[in-house]
Order: sequence, then structure tokens, then C-alpha cells
Amino acid sequence: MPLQKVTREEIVKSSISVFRRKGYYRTSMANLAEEMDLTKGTFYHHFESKEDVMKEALKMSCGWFERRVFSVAYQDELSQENRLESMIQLTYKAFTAEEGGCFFANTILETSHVEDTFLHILRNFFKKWEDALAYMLMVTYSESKAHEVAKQIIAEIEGSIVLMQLHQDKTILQNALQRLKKRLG
Amino acid sequence: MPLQKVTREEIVKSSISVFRRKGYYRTSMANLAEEMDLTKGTFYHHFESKEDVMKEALKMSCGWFERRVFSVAYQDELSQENRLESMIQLTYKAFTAEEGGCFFANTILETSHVEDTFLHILRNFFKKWEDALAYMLMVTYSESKAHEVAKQIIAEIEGSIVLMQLHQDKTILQNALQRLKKRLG
DNA sequence: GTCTATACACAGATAGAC
DNA sequence: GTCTATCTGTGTATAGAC
Repeated sequence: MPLQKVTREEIVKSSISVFRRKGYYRTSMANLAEEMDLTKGTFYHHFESKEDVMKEALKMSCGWFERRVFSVAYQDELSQENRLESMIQLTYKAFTAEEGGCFFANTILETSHVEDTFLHILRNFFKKWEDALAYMLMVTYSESKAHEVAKQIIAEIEGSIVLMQLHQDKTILQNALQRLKKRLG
Repeated sequence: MPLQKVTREEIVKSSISVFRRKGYYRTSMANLAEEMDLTKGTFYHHFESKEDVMKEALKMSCGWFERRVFSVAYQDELSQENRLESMIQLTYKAFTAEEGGCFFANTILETSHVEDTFLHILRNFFKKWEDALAYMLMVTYSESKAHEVAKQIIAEIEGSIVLMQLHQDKTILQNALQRLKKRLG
């Protein structure tokens, strides 16, 4: 077997995990390198800057949500109820599987009043999420009302994640999602 | 007039403003000192460490909320509707008067998965908030139901603050509060 | 492609003159 | 009580050997 070379993708994937746990400013390039058993020097061979890594991390994480969570909303062969139930399950797993809650909300509250660097990428994530929810809700509501409700759902989930982090208690998010299901189902 | 000496209280007050704008990790002792036109050396004469300043900043801010916002809930001479309206107004002002949204939510998402240092103080803030809302809601609901609803209200507000920060748009919080008023009133 | 070594800035914190 | 100077660690980032 030839010498295994680390791919850019593998590095970004492991960096997501570190950024989620430690936040953006608290994470150093050394931390990111360690996670892949690399040195800082090697890391800088692959990426220009920490900002660069973070942008790719956010984009990859957003792509994952699109493929694994938001896509469910568009499976028209399933009933609305099934799609809703499925998205709720996947949402819960996505925000609790690893520590750190919502990578995107964390990044907003940490960086948005300091710099604009990631705002576009962050807004894109929330737009994709809103669109998916609204698409499902259009069975019941008008387009504009569906988007309004979708925004409220997202706010409720994110608020629950804040409280989940505060009390280190996953049932807070679980309960919030169950309430949403009841209200919408 | 003798030489004006800076009090501990003044320093904490100005530090709240910096921490809110820049977050905990991104704020340096030099930043905090500059805000009061002091040097780092002088600053360390008043405080042992950055952690020390942050703890006092959170406590002072929590005290401010208790006196200026949460206290309204207990003014039994006012009608429930008046108290609710008043608290909503004050809540909006408190979270939008300066940039940075909710100091406490910011600190949770920034620090809670890195260290436990501030968890107690942060939990105390949210407990005081919940108690105030629940006290008002007990006119309508049972004690346990009132606390449940209070938690949900807090989650909705905090979620809206996340989205307010994301879109740099204060009307998002304004609308969320108006919805709450309608639902409860 | 990976390493060691290093440059340089800035962080938290302390010492001591005034 | 405030300052300047400094210690020590760590941060981002680069240079150059292998």
C-alpha cells in the first residue's frame, strides 16, 4: 500500500467536529491539525487560512443537511405526515449526535457581531431549511403563510437548542420537536 | 475635586458592552481596559482575571434584568395584560438597544461546550426569567403548566434572536414578541 | 506531502516605578 | 491607583529540509 495521503475532504470533515465542539475563535489551527494527526505545517499545505477551513466546513455541513435532512421534504411519494415525522427524527439526530448543538447557530452568535465573513453561508443554510419546511407546509397553507410558519418553526427549534445547551439536557429539544409535530400534524 | 477614581462597578458596566459586542473569547483584557481609557496594568489592579470580569458582568446584567424587566411580572396592582405588554416592550428594548442580541444566549453557545465556568450564572438568569413569566401565567394556568409555557416562550424569543442576528433585522424579534402577545393575551 | 523550525503578533498576567 | 515594561504562552502563518 502506498503512503496514504490525506484528502481535503477528510480534513474538512474532521474540522467540522472540532469547530462544533470548540467554536470558531477557540479552535486553533493546531487543534484542527491534531485531530487528523497532522502538524500545523502540513495543514497549511492544504488550506490557506483558518477562515478558509471554516468556510468549507460550513458549506460541507450545509450540504450534508440538504442531502440527509431537507431532501425528505421533497419526497412527494410519501405522505406529509410521514415526511414531517421523518424530518423531525433526522433533525433531532443531527443536533444531538455530537456535542455542540447547532453548528450554524453557534457560528452566528459567536461571529455575526464581530465580522461578516460567514454571514452568506449561514444565511444560505437557514434559507434551505426554511424552503424545505415551507414546501411541506404548502399542502396546508398558502406559500407566504407556509414560509412564515417555517420561520417560526426554525426559531422554536433554535431556541430549544440554546436551552438544551444551557441545561445539558437533550429532552428539551426532543419535547420541542414533539410539540411541533402535534401542532402541525 | 479629587482625582476621579474608577470604580469596580463602572468597569464592569463598560465591560458588559464589550463582551456583548465581541463575545468572551474574542475580547481581550486590553479591549476591556481601552473601553475605560485604562491600561491592562490598571485593569489587573481591579480584577484578578478575565474570567473574574466576565462573571461579574453576567451577574450585573442579570441583576439589571431582574430589576428592570422581570420585576414587572410581580406588580400585582397592574392587570395581567398590562404587565405582559410592559414586559414585552422592555424585553425588546433590552435585546436590541445595543448590538449583540442576548448576552446570555451568546455566552451559552460560545462557552458551554468548552467549559462549565459560567453555567451556574447563566442558568440563574434563565430561571429568574422563567419564574417571572410563570408567575404572570399562573392567572391562566396551573403552576406546572405555567412553567412549561414560560420555557416555551423563552425558547421562541431566543430562537428569534438567533435569526435576528443572522439577518441583522430587528423586526424579526418584534414580530415574534407580537405573536406571543396575541397568543397569550 | 509531511515534517521541524521559526517569525511575528497578541494573549493573559505580573513587577515595580511613580 | 495608574502607568510602563516585561514574562510566558499561544495564536496564525511561512520557510525550507526531507
